[in-house]
Amino acid sequence: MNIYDIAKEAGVSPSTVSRVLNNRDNVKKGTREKVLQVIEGKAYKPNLLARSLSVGVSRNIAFLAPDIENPFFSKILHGISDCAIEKDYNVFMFGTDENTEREHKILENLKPEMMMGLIITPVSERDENTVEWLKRFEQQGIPIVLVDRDIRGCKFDGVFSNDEESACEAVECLIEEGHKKIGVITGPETSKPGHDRCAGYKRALKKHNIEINENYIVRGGFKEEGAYRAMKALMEQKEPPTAVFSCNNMTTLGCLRYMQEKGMKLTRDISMVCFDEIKELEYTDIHLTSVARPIYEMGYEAMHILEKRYEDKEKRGSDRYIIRRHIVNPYLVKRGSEKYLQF
Amino acid sequence: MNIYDIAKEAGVSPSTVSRVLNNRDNVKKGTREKVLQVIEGKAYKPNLLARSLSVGVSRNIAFLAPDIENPFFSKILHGISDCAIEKDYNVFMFGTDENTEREHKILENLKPEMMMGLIITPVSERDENTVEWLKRFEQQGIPIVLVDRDIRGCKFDGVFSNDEESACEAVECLIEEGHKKIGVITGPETSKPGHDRCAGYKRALKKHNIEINENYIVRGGFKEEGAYRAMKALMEQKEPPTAVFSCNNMTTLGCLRYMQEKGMKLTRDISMVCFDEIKELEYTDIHLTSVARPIYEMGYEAMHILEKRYEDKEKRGSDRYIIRRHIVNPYLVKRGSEKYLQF
DNA sequence: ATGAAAGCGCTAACAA
DNA sequence: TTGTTAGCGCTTTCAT
Repeated sequence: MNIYDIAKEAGVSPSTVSRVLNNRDNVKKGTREKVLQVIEGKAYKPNLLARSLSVGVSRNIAFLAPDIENPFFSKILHGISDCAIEKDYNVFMFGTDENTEREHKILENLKPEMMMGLIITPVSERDENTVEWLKRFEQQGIPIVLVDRDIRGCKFDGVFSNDEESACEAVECLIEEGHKKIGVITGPETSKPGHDRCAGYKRALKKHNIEINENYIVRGGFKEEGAYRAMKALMEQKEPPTAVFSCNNMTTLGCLRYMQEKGMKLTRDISMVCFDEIKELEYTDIHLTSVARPIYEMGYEAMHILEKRYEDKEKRGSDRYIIRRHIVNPYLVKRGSEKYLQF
Repeated sequence: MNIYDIAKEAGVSPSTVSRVLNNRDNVKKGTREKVLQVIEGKAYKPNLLARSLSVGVSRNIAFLAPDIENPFFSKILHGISDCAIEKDYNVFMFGTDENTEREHKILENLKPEMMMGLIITPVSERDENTVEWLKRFEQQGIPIVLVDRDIRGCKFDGVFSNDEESACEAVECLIEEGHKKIGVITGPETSKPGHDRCAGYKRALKKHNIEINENYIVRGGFKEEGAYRAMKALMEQKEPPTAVFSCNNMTTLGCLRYMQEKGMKLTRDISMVCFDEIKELEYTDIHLTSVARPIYEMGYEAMHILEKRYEDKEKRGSDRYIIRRHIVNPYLVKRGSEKYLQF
């Protein structure tokens, strides 16, 4: 069943049906009603594929995240999805596995005609290839919204958080407890949050005149396994740190694994603060002081920005537009893991 | 750039380009090579929208899950996504929030022309409306694959696990420790796993001649909040159970929350076994004996079945086909929470 | 082996 | 306000 069938049944032309379907105002009330009645009666649904082909734009968006299984991205996706449903968009989901190669491959295989927009947490803040692709999409009229990870030297729309600031605050919380030897398990140096959180760590030390010890800065790569090794490297030094700042939820798990293996207890053998919360720990003996963020809302907002960009295009001339970059402020939730009984 | 541009450039007709693009064998070798060369040179990509409209089938699939943030479904999605990428499909993600209304609304808004298949974990095992929709999709040539939750009285393809059996095993593990008063936090009675896991619980009791106490069976609804209330109801009885079987990862969290609030300790104040693991607890003091499943693989397999169904359609007559229902066997991972020090 | 032409279902510019 | 018509880019008979 198509627009012609409806037209015939309603005794009008296909274009009139199309007009009704698209809520154009140049349709006589009576005509519109009759058409709507026929549509109703036959439970007709317009073919989106045909519509998209005709107007050159679809109602799908894609979300590319580095780790499908990371609860952080599940929450982002949830936010995106909820907003998308309200606005009648469908969401494609892709996982890049923290791997630029894979990210490129996905970007390359993405069909522009199938997407009206792209929400992405890029693996790296400076991967040329990825930037190329994103720019190409934007030129083709497919807006980009970054989430969580910004890209160096670009002015894409996005939703980010004030990572350096809050990382600094988290580390200061350790310093206030008397810690001087503070280690950090960093994310990939190539990701903006990875970089910023480490910068926040350094800033906190500097601010309190604590010398920066390069041996206390170990790469965890936002992954559990990497963090486990990093933690090991950290703790097996001659003079191990008395406290650790873990840069995301995955690295935190790696730290905990190491601590469990070695029978280390929080506050007794080591102190810890983390970026991003791990909900499941709430009901255990592991009470981590963590930097919390409105994650779901960040996802929701990302989709919202996409929608706005789309509205822009319809209303004004397509050339001038506002760049929308939203920054949320994380907040520190203290739970005691910053304390150190040996002091 | 379209097929006509390529045709002109290569000095052939559009249909020939189409043939090359679709790997038809009735193209002379030289012609094919020339066309491919032009395609390469211009970095031409066929428009999937147009192709889908023309052949009447797309390369997108949709996954509908009850809870986007539940790690169980993130893993399923991961599996689906990985398999889909290999086969060059794109995956739409939808969350139904354990809510049949919302499930219907999503199903209703799904554009058949945009989907070549549907993978769904239905909210209920007997919601008429959902079944209607699924059957309608199937009739329209859009195959359905169920994941985790079967639907009563239907013969849809699917990937499930042997829940009753393994739930029984889990509860028996409690019985072997000497427990007689065993409570259960069930899922929604309307979901197959919810039902089966409870059935497994009952079977275990019967098998060991333990009388079933209806007061020990409380609805948790696969949700943390529900489970918290259920746990409360369970423990505030005159004669509370000495052990609890929690029916999924979310209900387990609810239980833990209650226990924490009341200062209850595993094995000291209560024993517990659970369905589905919670990875994050691994590094804490909460060592839960749990029913584990190859979750990622279940998702991967679901997508694989979809692909197979698609192959069926191409090869044989479209009328006869095999129903593919895969059942994985969960296994119990003992971690000590089944023990009870008061015995 | 190749090309011409119709069609997938919809939109939009133009005419009336 | 409404209808006619020509696409959107691809596939697919049907000829040749």
